[in-house]
Amino acid sequence: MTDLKERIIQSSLELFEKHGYHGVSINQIVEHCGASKGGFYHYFHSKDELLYVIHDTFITYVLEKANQAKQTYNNPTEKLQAIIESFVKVFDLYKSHISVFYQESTYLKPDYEELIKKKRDQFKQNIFEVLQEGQDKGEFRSILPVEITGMAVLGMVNWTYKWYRKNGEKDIEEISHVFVDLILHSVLTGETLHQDRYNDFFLQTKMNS
Amino acid sequence: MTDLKERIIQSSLELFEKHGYHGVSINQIVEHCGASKGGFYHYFHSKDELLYVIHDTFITYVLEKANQAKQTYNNPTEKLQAIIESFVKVFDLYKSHISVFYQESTYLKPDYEELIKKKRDQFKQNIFEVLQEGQDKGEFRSILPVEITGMAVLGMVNWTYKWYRKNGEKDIEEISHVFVDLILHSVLTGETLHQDRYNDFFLQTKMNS
Amino acid sequence: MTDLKERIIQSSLELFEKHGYHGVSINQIVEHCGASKGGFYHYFHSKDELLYVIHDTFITYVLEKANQAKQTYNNPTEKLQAIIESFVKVFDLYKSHISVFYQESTYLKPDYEELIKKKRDQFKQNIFEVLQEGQDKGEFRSILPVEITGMAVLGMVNWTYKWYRKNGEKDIEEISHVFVDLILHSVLTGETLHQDRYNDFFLQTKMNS
Amino acid sequence: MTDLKERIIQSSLELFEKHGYHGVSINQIVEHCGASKGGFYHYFHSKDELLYVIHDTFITYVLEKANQAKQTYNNPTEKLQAIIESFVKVFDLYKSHISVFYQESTYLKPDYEELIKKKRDQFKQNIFEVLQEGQDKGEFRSILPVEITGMAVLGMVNWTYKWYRKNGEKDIEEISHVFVDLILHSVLTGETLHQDRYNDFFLQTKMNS
DNA sequence: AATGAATGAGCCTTCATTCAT
DNA sequence: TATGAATGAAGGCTCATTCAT
Repeated sequence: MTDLKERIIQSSLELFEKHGYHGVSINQIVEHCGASKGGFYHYFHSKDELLYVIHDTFITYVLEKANQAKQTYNNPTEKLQAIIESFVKVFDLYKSHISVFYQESTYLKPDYEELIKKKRDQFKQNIFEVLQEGQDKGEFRSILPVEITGMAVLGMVNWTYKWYRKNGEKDIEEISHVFVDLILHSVLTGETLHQDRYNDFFLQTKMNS
Repeated sequence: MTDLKERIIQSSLELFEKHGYHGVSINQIVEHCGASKGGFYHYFHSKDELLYVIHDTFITYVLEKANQAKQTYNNPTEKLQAIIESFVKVFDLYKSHISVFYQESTYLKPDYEELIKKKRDQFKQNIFEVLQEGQDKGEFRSILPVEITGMAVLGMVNWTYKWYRKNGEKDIEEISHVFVDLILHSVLTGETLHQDRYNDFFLQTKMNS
Repeated sequence: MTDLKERIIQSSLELFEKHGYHGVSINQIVEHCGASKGGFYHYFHSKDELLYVIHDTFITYVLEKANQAKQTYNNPTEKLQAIIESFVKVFDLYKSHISVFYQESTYLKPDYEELIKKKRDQFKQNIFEVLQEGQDKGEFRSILPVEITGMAVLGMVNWTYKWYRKNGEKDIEEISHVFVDLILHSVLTGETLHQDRYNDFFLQTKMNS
Repeated sequence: MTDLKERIIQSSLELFEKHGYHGVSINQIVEHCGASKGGFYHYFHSKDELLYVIHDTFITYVLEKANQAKQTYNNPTEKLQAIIESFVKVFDLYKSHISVFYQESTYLKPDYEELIKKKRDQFKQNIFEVLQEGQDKGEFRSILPVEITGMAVLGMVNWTYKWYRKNGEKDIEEISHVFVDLILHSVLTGETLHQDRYNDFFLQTKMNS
């Protein structure tokens, strides 16, 4: 149906990821997907709007996933683990969305930026809440400032877009498990950590599978 | 000495950070520092070169710092700690360079990109080597894949450019200590961790100072 | 009958008058009257044709009125008066046609322009003939060059489209009478003017009614 | 010096007059005067600004002339005559400005329109004042509504831009004298009119010279 | 009779870059 | 060393028009 709209988005994702938002012209996009300028502007009011749609598609999906992860588990450790895993796995589906999201948000027009910021803040808040809850319940080390720790976790995970290549050397499953391992070691208290499921055996098991 | 060249760089840094490389024209740069187009092209062959100079200034400085940190200490744990601390502290001096470095490297022309890539890889290699050395000497958990762990550390630290604000809520010292704490907890083996200097008392001491 | 065609014309008249022919797109026209692009092109071959239709509707009507006025009276003075009055009164019915006619004729395509020019020249000729007849019969001052005088009369009347507002301060009747008064004072010979019906009493009577 | 700016204006005047503002592209303008697009935008912020400059040049000049005419004479009749003559004569110098002024003002951007409207209203006010003064001093027929009469005079004169051709059949001097004759016959009282200088001999003298 | 997705030519504008001075 | 007028390629966008349905 609105086949063309989807094709435009796919083409622009590929091209934006490779050459950047400003490195790709509308002409190049429509040539890449065999359409015309007029076709583009039939579905988007502007190049800015296309950028927004890409941003929104991604952040909406991720936010949804995080909410699901949060609701599925009861204890903070498992919640944190689930959020991280779900997020890392998004890289296989949304790699190019993510690249655009983190690389080009500077160029979102003010109105669009605000809309995106709201959802991005909600996502951050999710992480913070889980960390706080973990500390409150004694699972996470209380000495850690929640916000810096949260941003550290986000940074570790987000940065993946800079180096992860699908079908590259590193499997997304492996990355996911290492990140979980690193983060749990970082934040869990000694006691929690020494339960079977969160010590080295966790990663070991995964790595061998 | 060439006062104007420096002024151009400073102005472009301010403007690039705020509006992005493509959001700033040569005109805006020279107006911002009270010069003329002719003046700009007297010192730079192109806008691309200016972008390169900014990249190079930064990566050269950081690489130098990392080398110093590596040479100052003998055991991997202290080396890692020193590298991280030195890098985080760069944010106070080179915040805008960093923003440009991570935001705009897509737009480096191929020749320039290669030059920058070399130095950036050297820096990454530094981290990997320290991690490897740590595992070899039994200080770091050997189960961790060096590269993923290295990229996780880099991600955590690099991401800071997205949210750190000078004179903002979070002090750069505090951030630095929390990052070190998180990373050491992630990678140190149980035994190494339980030495006095690397357990919670480390962060606790810092936080109280 | 073809209801849509009429609605398109009405909408385009409103919009052209306000924003000019080039300030209005086909899209805006069909949105304004709740139709579609396809609907538009079902009734018009092109936007140019729509412009022509508007021109032609107006000039045909006015020409008809002028011919009627000419045939109704015998003496030139009354003919001139009737033509002017009938023309001025058209403003209430055809205000927007007139605006388009005088504002946008530049943009008529050559073929259409020629068709319109013919009728417009006929209308001009009507005025010239009456003026000439008036001079021949001794009612109008012979010293006046017919063409310049005719264009002066036309200018005075046509210009009204620039400032007349329906339901505005000035009543169309009043305007009409003042114009007739001015023109008759301009062209009538002293003797003709001093007949009761063409001196100040004429306007005075009208103004009091 | 700013030779190019003047050339651009001249070219655009010629082209706008012939094809209308929307019928001429920046490309055509710069080709016509042997310049480049960049050159155009060095002197004008936009095509809109060029349109404004043309409007302003003209109305400023005409307003100045009208003020001079007003100050040179004492009695309203002579003032009116002088204003009309000065205005009509402008057609030889500013024919194309005038065409643009009356044809394209619809397309002035709001801010520019306001600036132009102010001066245009001042000019209109000049005419109204002279007419009022003429009535007050008993030279002009008091029964005439000042505004309608003023607009009639303006219309007669302005309309000239639609048909006057330099070096055409009609000499600008002749037009000017006929207009003055028509208007004075329209507005002067019987007594004033029958002074030697304002009766038919006026025009007759002129026509023979 | 009417729809609206799709086209593509053409428009205004921006901007890095050059060069005579 | 520094200026700024001038260039021209390229970009985003508009819009009249077509056509399968």
